[in-house]
Amino acid sequence: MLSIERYPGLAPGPQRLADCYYREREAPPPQGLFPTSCDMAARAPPPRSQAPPPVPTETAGEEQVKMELENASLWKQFSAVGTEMIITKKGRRMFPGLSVKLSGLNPALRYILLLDVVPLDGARYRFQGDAWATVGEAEARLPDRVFIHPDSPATGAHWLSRSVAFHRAKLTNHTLDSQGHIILHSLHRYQPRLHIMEARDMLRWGGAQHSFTFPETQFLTVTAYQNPRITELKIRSNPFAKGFREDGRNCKKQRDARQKRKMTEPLDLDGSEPGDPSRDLQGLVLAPLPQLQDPSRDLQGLVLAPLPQLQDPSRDLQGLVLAPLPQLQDSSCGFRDEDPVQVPEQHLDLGHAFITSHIDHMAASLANEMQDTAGSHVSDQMIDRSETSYEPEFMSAPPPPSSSSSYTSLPDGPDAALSAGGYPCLLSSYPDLTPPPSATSSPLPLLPTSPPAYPALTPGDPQGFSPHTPLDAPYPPTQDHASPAVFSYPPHEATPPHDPTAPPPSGALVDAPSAPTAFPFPPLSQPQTTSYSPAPPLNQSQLSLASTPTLNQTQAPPFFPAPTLNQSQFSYPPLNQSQLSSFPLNQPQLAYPPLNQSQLSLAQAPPLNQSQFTYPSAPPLNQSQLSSFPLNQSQLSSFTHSFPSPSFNHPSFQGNSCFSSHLPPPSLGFPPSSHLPGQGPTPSPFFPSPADLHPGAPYLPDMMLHHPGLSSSVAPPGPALYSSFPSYPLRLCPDPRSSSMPVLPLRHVYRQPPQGSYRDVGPRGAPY
DNA sequence: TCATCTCACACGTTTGAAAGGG
DNA sequence: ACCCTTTCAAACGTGTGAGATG
Repeated sequence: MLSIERYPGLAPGPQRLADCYYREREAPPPQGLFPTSCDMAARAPPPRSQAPPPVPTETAGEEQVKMELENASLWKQFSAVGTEMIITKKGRRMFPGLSVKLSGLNPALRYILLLDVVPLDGARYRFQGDAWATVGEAEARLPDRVFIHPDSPATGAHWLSRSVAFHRAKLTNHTLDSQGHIILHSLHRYQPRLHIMEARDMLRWGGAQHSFTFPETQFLTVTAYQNPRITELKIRSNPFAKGFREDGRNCKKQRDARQKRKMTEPLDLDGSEPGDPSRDLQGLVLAPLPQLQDPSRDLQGLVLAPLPQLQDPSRDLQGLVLAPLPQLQDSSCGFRDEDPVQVPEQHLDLGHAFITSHIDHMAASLANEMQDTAGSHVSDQMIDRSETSYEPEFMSAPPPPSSSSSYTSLPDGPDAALSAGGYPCLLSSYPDLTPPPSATSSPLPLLPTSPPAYPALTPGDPQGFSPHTPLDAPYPPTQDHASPAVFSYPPHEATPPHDPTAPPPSGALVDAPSAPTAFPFPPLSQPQTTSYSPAPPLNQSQLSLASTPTLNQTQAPPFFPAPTLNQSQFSYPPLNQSQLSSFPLNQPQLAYPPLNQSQLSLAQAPPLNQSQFTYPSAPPLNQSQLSSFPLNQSQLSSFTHSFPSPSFNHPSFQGNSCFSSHLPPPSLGFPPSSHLPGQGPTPSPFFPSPADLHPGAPYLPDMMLHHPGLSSSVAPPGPALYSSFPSYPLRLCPDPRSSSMPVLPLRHVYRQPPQGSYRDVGPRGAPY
């Protein structure tokens, strides 16, 4: 099982730079130190007082990307009562699920669809009497995780051609969840958000971004339903709960009867003797109506016969079941009953996010790319081939520049320039921390340091990749780069706290840091002169580099994902030799820093449990090794236990979620095994000196390191820089449904089922 | 004692492989 | 040998309720 862990976050691409720097906005007022997400949420106005977000504004010439909540009526029914979502340790799906219809996408461009869930306020709730009431402050925010729709990345045509359901997303209250589920606190209120991001593939994100929030999808998390009306609604609406309906065998009557029988007839284990009245009733109902898929629906007055063939019964059922249900007007215990409000352009900050799905895609893409020294060429071709069966019109030719895309329709100027060159691609975006000419005007090149073999895409670079770049286009030629000046521009995080669901300023696009996920940030224990959002997320190039093992050093800058595959984070079985041998990655490139060969060998690596996770063999770094890391400040944020020196200019508070980050393995500090030819050590004023490091400090899972209450037993030596709130790195986890090495070619990943919707391929597909 | 959480359970749904037929 | 349909077992999703936990 391939497990890829990235630090400290994921940068979707240069559009985030644009978000931060290219949009006019007022200078942020001075502000306290690094508000946490919870702080942000706590400062947010109560939901009931929230004004409906204004109609999203559109950049001139940009076709409006729209998202429509398909099962909005069902959501409203739940919302009227007060939606509760069960969260369990193993993860529980949301019901109702988020099912949306998109419009306004450029059919030729690729997009990734994401779901995240953000706290609505800073309160904890309790169900008292017949209503929910706040009973204190919310608990510390948990790691932000993002669920990527399994179809991602797919062309706009794909997304436009069908409704998009996020029913596979799961919620959990397990803070150390290793399955990649979205971690939430029980008895807290949350708001799901959907994000559309242009992406060349799973490893190259960039371009425009659109975020949507539907107020009716707010929910309260519970471990057991509190409001019986919600239970009733769920049972009535969810096909999986059919058994609990009045005509089901698992309804209370039947259960009681079964229990009685068990008491009197202990041998009747299943309680389904031939005389079982419930069974007979079911038979009577079903036999003459074979076309009915859900007899209970009939009882509710639905007429199924004239309905068209359902392609997704579960989803359609959600809609079908709405009609006969009485509208629940009593919202006394509900949250609120607002008109659905869409809040586009609320930017997702993927810093510290946990990509929860679809690693099989990434792996497939990775596997493809591994066979191609040119980087993404083959992978793109394979993706293209995988799609030719259903979208030949987009495969035969490069996607033409589209006037309908928000990406291309961006006006001239920094945004446009960024768009033109804005796709960080596999080989072209070696870290560049060149400061932007100004905080508000020009794009910030992603790449700093010495000239990479493949240049960073500079704004306006005609050869840079964009969504309009032909999918099989070669990578741009090498070009020189300005020497880096790390993070010399004003931090965007200095913007005031922003409510997650608050509307963007009228007439302005929402700044990325305004999203709550932009502030999963630990309060500082030391004075800081500037405030920043979470550690800069990993950008696409980092992801690509890390997972493109066959790139030779002249083509790819060194990037080595952290070997932090601890079991708390990854519960997947250790690889056996055959699995390893079948995986075409060479191990040093796969996941490990330049350890020696024995260290690099995954096959020889015993499965690590948490107590063993100390990396005793980690070699101390010498100065040259340290300086060779193209670290930016935020990348260093993961070194929380490695930088005990209070004088150390902690990077995470100077970074910016808009920045791409090119990360060494945090907490490891292992230098790359080699550098790019002609590329000397990369000076980084923020990289700690060896004296600042604690090479011998035990390596700990990041969550263990940063999560309050979790690190006490294994706390590394040295003072903690974070007093309470954790800095959560991005982790890319394997799709929990994948149990084998992800060597699937894309044609297996993108398999077209008869009815036209994709299925992600796992060892065994999850139900619908 | 109470609120909350965990787990096993039974039932229904979904899926993919196997079996069978054309 | 190939394709299609049907069958079946397994995995999964669901709410319930008893018991555990703090």
